[in-house]
Amino acid sequence: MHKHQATIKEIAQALDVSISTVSRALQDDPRIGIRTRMRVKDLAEKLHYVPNLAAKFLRKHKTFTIGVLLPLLQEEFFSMAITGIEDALADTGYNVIIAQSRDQFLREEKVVRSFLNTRVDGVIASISAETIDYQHFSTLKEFGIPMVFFDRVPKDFPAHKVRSNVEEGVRLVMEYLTKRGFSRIALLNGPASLEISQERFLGFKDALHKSGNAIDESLIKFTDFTKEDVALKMEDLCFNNGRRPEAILAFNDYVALHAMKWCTQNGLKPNTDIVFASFANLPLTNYLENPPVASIEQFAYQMGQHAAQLLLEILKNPDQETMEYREIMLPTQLVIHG
Amino acid sequence: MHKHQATIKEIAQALDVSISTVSRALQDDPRIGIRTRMRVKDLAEKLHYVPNLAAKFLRKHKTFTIGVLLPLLQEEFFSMAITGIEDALADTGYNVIIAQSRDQFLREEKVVRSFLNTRVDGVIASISAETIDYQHFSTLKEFGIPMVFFDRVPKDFPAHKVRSNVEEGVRLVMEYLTKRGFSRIALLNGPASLEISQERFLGFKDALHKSGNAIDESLIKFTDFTKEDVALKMEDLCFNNGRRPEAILAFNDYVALHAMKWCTQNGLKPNTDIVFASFANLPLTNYLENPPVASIEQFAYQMGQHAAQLLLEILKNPDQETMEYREIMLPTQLVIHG
DNA sequence: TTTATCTTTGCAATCGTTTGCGCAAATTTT
DNA sequence: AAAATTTGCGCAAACGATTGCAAAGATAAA
Repeated sequence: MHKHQATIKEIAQALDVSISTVSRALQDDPRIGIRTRMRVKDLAEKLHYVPNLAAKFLRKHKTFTIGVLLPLLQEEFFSMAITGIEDALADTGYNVIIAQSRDQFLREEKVVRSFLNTRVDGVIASISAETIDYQHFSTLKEFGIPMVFFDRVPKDFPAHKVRSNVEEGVRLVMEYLTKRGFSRIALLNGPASLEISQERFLGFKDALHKSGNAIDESLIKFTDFTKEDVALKMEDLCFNNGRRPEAILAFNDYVALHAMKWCTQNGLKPNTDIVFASFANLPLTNYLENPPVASIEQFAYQMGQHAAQLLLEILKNPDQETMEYREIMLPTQLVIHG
Repeated sequence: MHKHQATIKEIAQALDVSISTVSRALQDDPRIGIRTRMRVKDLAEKLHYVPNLAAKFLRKHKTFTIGVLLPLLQEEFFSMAITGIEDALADTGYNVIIAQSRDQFLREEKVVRSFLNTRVDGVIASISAETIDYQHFSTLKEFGIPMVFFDRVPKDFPAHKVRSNVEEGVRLVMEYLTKRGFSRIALLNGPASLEISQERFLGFKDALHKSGNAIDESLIKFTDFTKEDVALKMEDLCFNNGRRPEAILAFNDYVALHAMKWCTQNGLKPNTDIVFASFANLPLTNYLENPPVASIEQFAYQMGQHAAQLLLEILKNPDQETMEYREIMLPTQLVIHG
């Protein structure tokens, strides 16, 4: 037979004190004598008393809950970021609710609505590949729910943002590739709607420019991350476009792996016929025998951590109004494999 | 300047009707005239009114929230299971909160406490590698919170469980390996505390028995999933134990990959010197050039889905008391690579 | 016109917790 | 011994929503 979860009221009755006394005792209010306080705490312990968050919220207007919106949990980059978020939030009393958009705008909107429904205290988000309209985020903003975006941050939408220094990463990897003697380098990018795609794009052109190479637009392809689209763009790059590229810089490991698989299936040997480099979001490349030769490490865990810390700071600050939007830029690092 | 989120009360005042009328109108209560109902609904829409879940809970004693406890989000097996859970729960009005134990018992306990705190309506869980004590789950049970375990289910703890037919999987893969002519086959298992390790263990011995092979206990190793421990056990298997095994059946892809990496580092060619097979929890093996030759597919998505559906059923059933613990066994499938 | 029946709405209690204010008893000060 | 202070605790309202019960107004039947 079920016990039901104990309430403050029951403790009060059992101990023949008032409800308020119990509440205060549990909060270590000095106005409650040490004896009563102990009695209350002991009984609470014995009954497995756990305060009812909902009731607390009703009074305090705080749910102690933070909503985390991600494109895809499956991507190790994001699940690592979650771990960073959890760690930053540990022992702060905040709970986390995680939801994925699966890179679909409609799902993203639904998630935001459910965050509103739950009255989350704040939101940490990385937007979907489809998102170009930010109305749903504006709604959150209007209701005064602080948001921090990380990695996939919205374009031209003022907000707190945590990003990695993509342009620096592109510069490093391009230097490396150039030094190895490659000049015909292609960019296999993500969707044009994402700011992080734009950054790769700009960084790429900039690097070519600086190294004195001409920019060949036909060597720049945007993809929607899917295997099919990547295959299509690879075909363009390798078969429909004169001499095939010597090296390819991919948006991330998944895109790189798709492309490498395509190579294998089309008689090209990855990293021999075409050298691959990519932005790392997949520690599992460690297990690959033939991983991309160079990775730009993005420190997912740290990104999550920073995003959460920033959000905490905002939540602590009562007059958020006056606070300017912060942008945190994390350094990247070039990793050479093998 | 922030609007704050509208309440039923404000709508009532603005329309000069009572709070209860608004509440009823929003619930399409036929007792409220169509005209008032419309007026209420229109205004609610305009104000982006979203009912306050916490307040609703306080009355209804339902949070419409389901807690999902997983060992490690990073493992694709589990993130896929989550997707299955989400899909099964879509449009049921239930929200999901996800938490990971990171295979640590203490974290698992904390998660359960936070579930209690949130008053989740139900729990879907896959236990940590360390868990051998189920006290925290007993507490949930006592409070009448229904639980469904999946994949990593507790041993000797009566509860609803969703599992894959591991023994059948072992049988299939062992048949395959035997047919290929291997007789010296090792089992590189997970922690002995997990029931799914035991099942692999039993299935393994059973298969050997049936094929008329002797059982060599020195070819059976339990690991704690870590790279270090796997390396240790590999050393035992390959160097400290007479003739090294011809084939190894690994607990899952991660263990297999660790072991294969160890092979490479120790002068053994995986799948040539030692053939690997494993339980799949990692679709990314598709990208490996040299994946385990055989995988037992476990259908993570379906497991999540079934677990969620079962939980929904239990939640719908008001007299859970009378319900017997259900055990759902999902079929596996042998996949041969290359 | 009076009574009965419906339709439409409001009152007030309730869920579990927090908190401002007030009051009695115990203790110290004069 | 009276006054002043401190200590310890309770009352009651509030948070946002739901719901049983009652009541007012409108309509129909007698």
